[in-house]
Amino acid sequence: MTGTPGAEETATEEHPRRWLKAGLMADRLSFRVRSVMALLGARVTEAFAPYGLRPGSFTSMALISANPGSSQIELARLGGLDKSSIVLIIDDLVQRGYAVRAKSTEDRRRSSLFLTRAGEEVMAQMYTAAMATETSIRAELGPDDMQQLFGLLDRVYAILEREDPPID
Amino acid sequence: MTGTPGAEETATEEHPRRWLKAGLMADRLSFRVRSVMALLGARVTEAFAPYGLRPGSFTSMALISANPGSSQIELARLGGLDKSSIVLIIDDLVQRGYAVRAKSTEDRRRSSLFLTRAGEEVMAQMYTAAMATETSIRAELGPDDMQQLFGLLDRVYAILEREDPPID
DNA sequence: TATTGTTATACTCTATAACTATA
DNA sequence: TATAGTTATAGAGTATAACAATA
Repeated sequence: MTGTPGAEETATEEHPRRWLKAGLMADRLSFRVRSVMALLGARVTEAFAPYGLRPGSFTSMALISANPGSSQIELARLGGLDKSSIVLIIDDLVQRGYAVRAKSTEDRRRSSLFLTRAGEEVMAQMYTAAMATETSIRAELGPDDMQQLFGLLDRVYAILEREDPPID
Repeated sequence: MTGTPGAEETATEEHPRRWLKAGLMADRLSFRVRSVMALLGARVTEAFAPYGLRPGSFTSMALISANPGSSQIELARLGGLDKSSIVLIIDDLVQRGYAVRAKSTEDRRRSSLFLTRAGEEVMAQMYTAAMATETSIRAELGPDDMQQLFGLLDRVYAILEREDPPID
């Protein structure tokens, strides 16, 4: 008995229909992705709670760390967010002392973003916490199937991105 | 040059860093799932706009259609939503004439939910529209890889659900 | 006492539009 | 004219808490 999106069991006496059939939804990729994201997202949010930061803030920190000096609009594009949404996230990170905005010397419209030492440290801790939420999945799928899943998701992402490029 | 989550290219002269490196994020399942969901969700929302309904409403309709007579709390559990959130969705569907609440005769606390004929028709049309947003993905991945992807996502979902069962 | 459904309320996330400053 | 960033505002989506009816 499971609520796995694709499952199509029938309710029984001892297990009164706790789980519904997914019906047509079972054929849709987006239903599965959404279902997984809902549970996974809840875990991540919970894991981040002690740090007072939300998943979106962590994503920004990790991207800045991997791309020091990047601009807010670059962050917005990769995250699929509007540039105005990034402003609030960076505002918060700056206020906490985790990031700094340095005016670019080449193009004075741009902010070059960097993490502070404190920001790098918190980011690393949050990364560990985030990875821990996926430990059991890695263990049960094993490295091969995990790689397979990553590869398939990357292909899907590449198709979507090619067909729906960022507008800005 | 691509923004695929796992990609780790370097900016070049002719392609000034439009895409950032994903850095640590590339190792996380939730980052990939979130990235795919962001693009896929935007497509679905757009496809549903002509019907005046949001993805959550369509999900409820499809689940009611597959499980006639189900209760609001059952819908909430499968969708990972709070029961109070479902109320608003069903209110809207009822107001549009797409669903009806019938008081259960066995347990008069429960509402037995059904789609109206109009609701079934709109749901079928929206299903077609939703599937169309995934056409190119199916075409490029092919049936085997698509099945592989579905199977892997189902396994992930089953693990998450087993470890984080619904509270209510 | 526990469960289903409801209401009121508030919060998070994100987008839109209008703006400043730079290019 | 176009782009990077900012601000103010509004909307969607969801949760929490308190409650009524029923089990």
